[in-house]
This record gives sequence, structure tokens and C-alpha cells, in this order.
Amino acid sequence: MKRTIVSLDYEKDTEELARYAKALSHPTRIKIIRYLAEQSVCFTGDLVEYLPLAQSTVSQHLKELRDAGLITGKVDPPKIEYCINKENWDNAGKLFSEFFALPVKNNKCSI
Amino acid sequence: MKRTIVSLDYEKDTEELARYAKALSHPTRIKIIRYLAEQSVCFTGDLVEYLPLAQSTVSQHLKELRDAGLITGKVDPPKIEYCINKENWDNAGKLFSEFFALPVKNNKCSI
DNA sequence: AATGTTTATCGCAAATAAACGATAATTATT
DNA sequence: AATAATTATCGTTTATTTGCGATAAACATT
Repeated sequence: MKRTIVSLDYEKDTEELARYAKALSHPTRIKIIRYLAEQSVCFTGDLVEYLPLAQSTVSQHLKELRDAGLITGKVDPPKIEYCINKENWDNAGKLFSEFFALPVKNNKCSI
Repeated sequence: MKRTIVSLDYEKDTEELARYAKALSHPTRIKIIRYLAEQSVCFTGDLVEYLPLAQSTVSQHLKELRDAGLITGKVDPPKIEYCINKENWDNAGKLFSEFFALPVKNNKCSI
């Protein structure tokens, strides 16, 4: 894309919130998180069975969540055990709850 | 992209949450929401001044937020007055808070 | 040493997103 | 009717995302 020359910089909170939102911007990834919360722990294979997607695709979605810090994987050869990263999860929850707690007037653009 | 033949269907809540998350997945859009909450109401032009982006780009970000239902525009020729759509905003907030309220065990994958 | 199991990564194709400038649309004012 | 002001939309370019199959990597078991 035609990018602006100067790299725009945002507040740290803004960047962080957007990053978490991006990780959650695909329904499959929401499902993965819900599944992980329910199971508390699972292997990639469990998710591949659970989701109607190719193994490589599921692995990629897991990577997105990993990169955002929302989940963690522990090697248990040859499997990988995934779970929600509680610390970052709580941090994300806090950011979103603060964001939605912004005081917003009950207007419809002064209608 | 090579899409799966069968269109995947997700829970309604899952789709909705992902849609909101996607709308918030860009730092500029987070900034716009914050600005709107502060100002309560503003015109496209105000945001174009506020943001270091071209008018057409700002307009596009506004469209994303509009399409997701998070903001509403009222015509006040030749300007357009934008504000946060309180009803949908509250709905989104509820969905996120429920999502992050999922019971998650404090594990690091059984480490 | 060879095999099997599981998962990540690579390489590709198609779709979508992000940015821009240019143009169209809308309405008030002249 | 023409002009000015404001904003949305169009067309283009480039980057990123989503999906897949194929392959590589890691380790246990045979």
C-alpha cells in the first residue's frame, strides 16, 4: 500500500489495544480462545479436530494468538500443549474494559 | 485465497465479537473512538486535522467504524457530524467483558 | 538407523486492508 | 447559474491476511 513516509506513532496503550483486537478479529481465533478456556489445556491436534480447517491453517491462527501474547505453548514432544497466557489475558481484559469504560454521551449526533 | 468450499459458520456471538474486534484492530480507529468520546461530537474535518493522514484515508477508517456500527454520522451539509453509537458501543462492551470474564485457570500449560 | 507421530514453517494463490490522489456529490452562498 | 466548502467514493498501488498442500523439524519407539 502507499504508506505514509513518516511512520506514525501512537500511544503505547493504543498500539497494544489494537494488537489485541487484531488477534481477536477472526472468528476462528475467538473459537480457539473459548475452546482453550473450556479445556484449560489442549494440543494443536485437538483444535485441528475441533475446527473444520487444515492443520497448517490452525497452526497459523495459533501463531497469531501466540505472537499477540494471548496464548502460550509448552513442548511435550512431539505435541505442543497450548493454554491461555493468564497474565497477558488479564492485561488485555483490563485494556478493553478501560476502553469501553470511556465516558460516552448518549447522543445520536445531537438528533 | 484458496477458501474452504463450505462456508464456515460460527456462533452469532463469535461473529459479532470478531467484527467489533476487527473494527478496533487499527490504532488509528482506536484514536478516532477516543477522540469522539472526548469531543462527544465532531466533523470529519476535525479528525483530518487531528490525524496525520489524508482526508480520504480518514474517511475510510470512519466507514469501517460506521459499518461495524460503532459510530453514527448525521448530515449537516456540507459537513457530517460523527458520534459514538451508544447502543452498539454498550453492546460491544458487554460482549468483550463477557468474553474476558471467561474462567481461565492460572496455568502456564502445567509448567 | 529407520519409522511414525505431531506440529511448525514454507511457498503459493486469492482476498482483503490501507494508503493516496482525483473525482463526484451535496448543499449554502453568492 | 456558478462557486465554495466539505466529505464520500473511485481507482490504483502495495502490504497483509487467510487458506491450502507439501515439507521440515523434533523426538519416541521400534
